[in-house]
Amino acid sequence: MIYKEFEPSDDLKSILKCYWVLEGTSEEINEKQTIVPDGCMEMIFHYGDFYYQYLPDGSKIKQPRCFVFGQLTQKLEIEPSGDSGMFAVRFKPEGLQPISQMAAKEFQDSAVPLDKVLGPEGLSLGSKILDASTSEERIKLIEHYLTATFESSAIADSIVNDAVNTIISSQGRQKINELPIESSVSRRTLERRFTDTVGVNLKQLSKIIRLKTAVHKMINKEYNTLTELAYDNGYYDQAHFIKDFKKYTGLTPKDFFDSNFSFTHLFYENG
DNA sequence: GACGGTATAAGGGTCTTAGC
DNA sequence: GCTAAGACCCTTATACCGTC
Repeated sequence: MIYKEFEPSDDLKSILKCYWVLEGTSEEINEKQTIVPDGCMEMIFHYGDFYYQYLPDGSKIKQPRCFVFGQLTQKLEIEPSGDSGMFAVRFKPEGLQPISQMAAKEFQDSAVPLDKVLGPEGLSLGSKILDASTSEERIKLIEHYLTATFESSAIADSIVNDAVNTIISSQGRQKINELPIESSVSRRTLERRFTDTVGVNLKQLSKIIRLKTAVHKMINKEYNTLTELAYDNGYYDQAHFIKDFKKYTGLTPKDFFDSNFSFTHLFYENG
């Protein structure tokens, strides 16, 4: 199995975290995979065989070839139908909104076909990316599209941008009612703009970032006990940590490592 | 569209218990 | 001692709605 991340160009670093590629045969990746929320939205292109996505009722649906996955507020289970070949664009929490034709909160926890998010241009972009033969070629195509679209669209909301940065830099420990905001807008206005832009509310993103920080430390073995890990990440105690952990992953921290979270490990290993 | 008051659901804090 | 889970109560973040 190959997993590789690529840095975006300087022009796009304000909205993108990275590009990534995942390839593997059906022998290498053949089980249901669980993805936990990480606060980012992703634009996915399946140039390999398609993937199934499990719904909360246990049924499964075929994912589109090219789509945007909105903010996750719960675990996501997916399963390959054959050989995997995925190219993805990982956006910053507020990064997709300037180029999207939909409010981010509309595609929370769901895969929305690219043409619905980007308009008719999404169809041609998707087929070009699928037809490309190398990662470098795909990155070139997406950079060309994003640079042109980002230039012609509204600049990302700076007030929302500041709030996201504060939450991320505090590793999710920032109290929402103590969040510093510009005097030109009310707290309510910030809340509304934030949810429309990021796809989750202030508190949800804060909790996701806090959990992500804790999971990153777990995966990298930067803790001795779960109690210590809970305290280190701003949880009141270990009980509080476990409660949150189960909410987002469906498992207790101990069970987490015994189950098939290899995709999550890949995505979290580098923070 | 933005603001502000208010009700309430959800979250957080604290303590306890149980299993290994 | 560590981990996991549950109960209870208080706090707070958010949704709703009327107003400007």
